[in-house]
Order: sequence, then C-alpha cells, then structure tokens
Amino acid sequence: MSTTEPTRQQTAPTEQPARGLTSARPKRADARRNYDRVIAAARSAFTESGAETSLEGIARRAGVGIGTLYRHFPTRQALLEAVYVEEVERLCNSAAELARLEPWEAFAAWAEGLVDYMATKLALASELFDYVDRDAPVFTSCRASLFAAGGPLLQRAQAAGVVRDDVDIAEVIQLIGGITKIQGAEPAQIRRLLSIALDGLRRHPRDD
Amino acid sequence: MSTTEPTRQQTAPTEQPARGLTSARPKRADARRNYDRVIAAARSAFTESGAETSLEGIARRAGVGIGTLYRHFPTRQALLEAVYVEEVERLCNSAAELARLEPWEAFAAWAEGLVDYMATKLALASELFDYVDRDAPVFTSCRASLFAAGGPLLQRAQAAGVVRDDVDIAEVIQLIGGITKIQGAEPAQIRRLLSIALDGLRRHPRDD
DNA sequence: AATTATGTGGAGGCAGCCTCCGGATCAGGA
DNA sequence: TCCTGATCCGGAGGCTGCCTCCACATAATT
Repeated sequence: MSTTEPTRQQTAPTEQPARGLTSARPKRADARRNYDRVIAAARSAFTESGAETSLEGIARRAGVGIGTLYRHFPTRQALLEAVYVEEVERLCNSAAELARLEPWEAFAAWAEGLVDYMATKLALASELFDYVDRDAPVFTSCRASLFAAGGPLLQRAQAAGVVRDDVDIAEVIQLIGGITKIQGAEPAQIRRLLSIALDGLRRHPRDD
Repeated sequence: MSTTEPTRQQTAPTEQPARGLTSARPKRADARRNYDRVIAAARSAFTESGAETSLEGIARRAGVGIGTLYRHFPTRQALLEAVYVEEVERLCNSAAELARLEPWEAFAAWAEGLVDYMATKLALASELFDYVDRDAPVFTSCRASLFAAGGPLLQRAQAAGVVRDDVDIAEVIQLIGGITKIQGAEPAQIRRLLSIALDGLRRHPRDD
C-alpha cells in the first residue's frame, strides 16, 4: 500500500475542511474580482468544452490578461483544483442530510450523488482523478473532505452489516471515480454500472 | 474547438475487422520500413513516458522526419490506435485458451487479464478509452474484436447462471476500463477493486 | 493628494502540432 | 545499366498554447 494510507485519516480532525479548501483569496478589490471572474469563466469553459480548453481562452473569456490568470493560478492544475474544490464542497455538504436515511440507502445515495455530479463535471473529474494520491497539495485536503463526508456514511453502513467491511472510503471513491471516468456512456448507463459496483460492495444480512 | 476533425480517411475501405485492424501498410520498401520503425518507437515511447510523449520525439526516436510520421499517421489518434490495435489483438487471442476453464473462472480470468494488461499499457488505455463510442473509425473495429473475444466468455457465464444476465460485454468492458483508469493505485489494489466489481456481476446459484 | 504596496496585461520565448513541397529514393522499362 | 515517373522523405515554417517577466496601472493608506 504505497500511496497515502487511506484507512488513516478518514475521520481526520479537519475542522473546517469545507471552507478552508479554496486557496487564499486575494485581498485587493480588483484582484479578488478578477480571481472570481477567472474561476467563473473556467468553470463554464471546462464544463462546456472539456478540460482541454486553453488557458488563454479562459483568460479572454474572463476579460483578463493571461498574466493575471497565471498570477492567481500558477498552474493549470491550480485552476482545475480551484474550480473543482468548490464543487466538491457542495457535494460534501449534501452528505449531512443523507444521515437520516437507512445506512445502506444513505451510502448508496451518496455514491450515486457522487457519480451523478461527476457526470456533469466529467472534464474536471477526469483530469483531476488522475492526480489522486499524487503530489497534489490542495487536492489532498479536498480529498480529505470527500473522505470526511463519505467516510461516516460508509462506516455506518459497515457497522450495520450491509457493506463488506474490508473496504475503506478511499477505495470506494476510487472505484466510483473509475466508473465516473467512463466516457461515451449514457448517464443512465453509468448509473447502472455504478449499481453493479455497489452491489459488489453490499452485503445482504442473510447472505454469505 | 478542442480536437481537430481530420478524422476523414484514416480508415480506408477496411475489409476485415480482425486482421485489417492495422491501417493499410504502405507498399514501397522504404515506406514500409519507416512505418514499422515509427510504430516500434511509438510503442516504447508511450509505454515508457506515457501518452503525452511528443510526436516529434517519437519521430526522432524512430530516426525519421516528422513529416514522415504524419504521412503514415495523420493524427495522434491514428498512431495511438495503430499501436493499441496490435496489443489488443494479442489479448483477444488469449481468450480462446480460457474457454477450457469453468464459465465463471474463464470470465473472471479474462477480466483480470484485461486489467492486468491494461495496467502496463495504462497510458494507451487511458487515452484511448476516452474515445470509446466516439467517432473513432478504426478503433470501433478494434473494440469489436474485444467484444468478439470477451462476449462468448460472458455469455457462457450467463448461460451457466453465474453472471447476472442483464449486462452485455460492452458494459463489462466499460466497467473494467473505468477501473483500469484509476491511477495512483497499486496494481494489487486495482485488482481488488476489480474483484469487487466482478462480485457485483456475479450471481451465486443459491443467491437471491 | 501623495505614496506605496499590490495587481494588471500582454509581449515574447519556447515547445509541440501539423502542413507543404523541393529533393531524394525506388521500381520498372529500354 | 541507365532513365524516368511515381512515390516517399524530411525539415522549414506557420500556428497555437504554455508560461515568464516587467513596465505600467490602480487600490489602499497616510
């Protein structure tokens, strides 16, 4: 198990993973305005044209110079991340509400939400999931957020005996990430594939 | 406009899908020699440095001019495909031998072989699977080969009642492809994730 | 209003993609 | 063997996108 030990920090004591993820926003008014403009332009550009969109195009779209874009996001990755992080935060917040459902239902719903969501942001997900477990600074904490959000749901399901207990949230997310990255498949089909994978995770009480 | 659309005549009037996968080889001696050189260089370059390798580098490596490379492979895709096709053919041929095993074992073994194999060729697979179901001329027939090889194994397993029968080979391959594309995971971990997914496909005779 | 810290934007250097065509090379006939 | 047309080679060059750098502009502060 080379990569970061997944089973480690699922429940990490991260206090406000939800807010502190986004890299420090600039302070001056114009800087902040441009920062937001770039993110907005990037989000729509990535969503529409995939992650291949040129950064120069995004800058143009945002009405700023290419230099400004690079000032805020020194790397293509950084920009991808900034956009991605926002989206993930939103997703994580949904986990809280799912706690009301039955263990399995909650877990499955979260997984489905993840895929569903990713389906629309495939461009981002596809590019970013490639860097999971790599030297991704900000992305690591983002992943931690996902863990923190999904981990409890998984553990609850495992405690209830409806999910095999030899998996951790990192693996589940990787599995889902892999399915998410299937391109050329209808959203409905992806959901079906997910349900198959979930079925592999499930453990029927009277089973075995 | 992400990718250019020179997807014109790469295909040519392909006769047989099984053998004619590789695009028509050139006729003149020197041309054919260079064609083979480029493919060889591309294979090792892609395997070593991932699919990001520059075409110019491949041309240099092959000892030919960049123009020559483009003459034979008008598109980056075309080159990727040419290399990929050869590999897939080899994989497909292995399916025949698996027919001796039990239905489930044969099916699972094939799936594992697929992942195993892809793991080494991740660079290729990752890039190419993105184009599944897209306007990929030659690649389509290549996929057909995969279907032809894996389909019977799946059907046999379904007939024996050990695999749920509401899936087809295309979905299975997509599922596996998705898992294959999980990066940052150890081969062993990927195999575990596959086994989970396979478990979702499996149908125990006394189950349900 | 003046000063200073901070931010802007695009020119420019670099690399990779791809096209184009003058010249080299091959194949077949005299 | 030599000639000749068909075929193929290869790299210069145009283009786009990545990223850096810095003279200039603007917000914040005094």
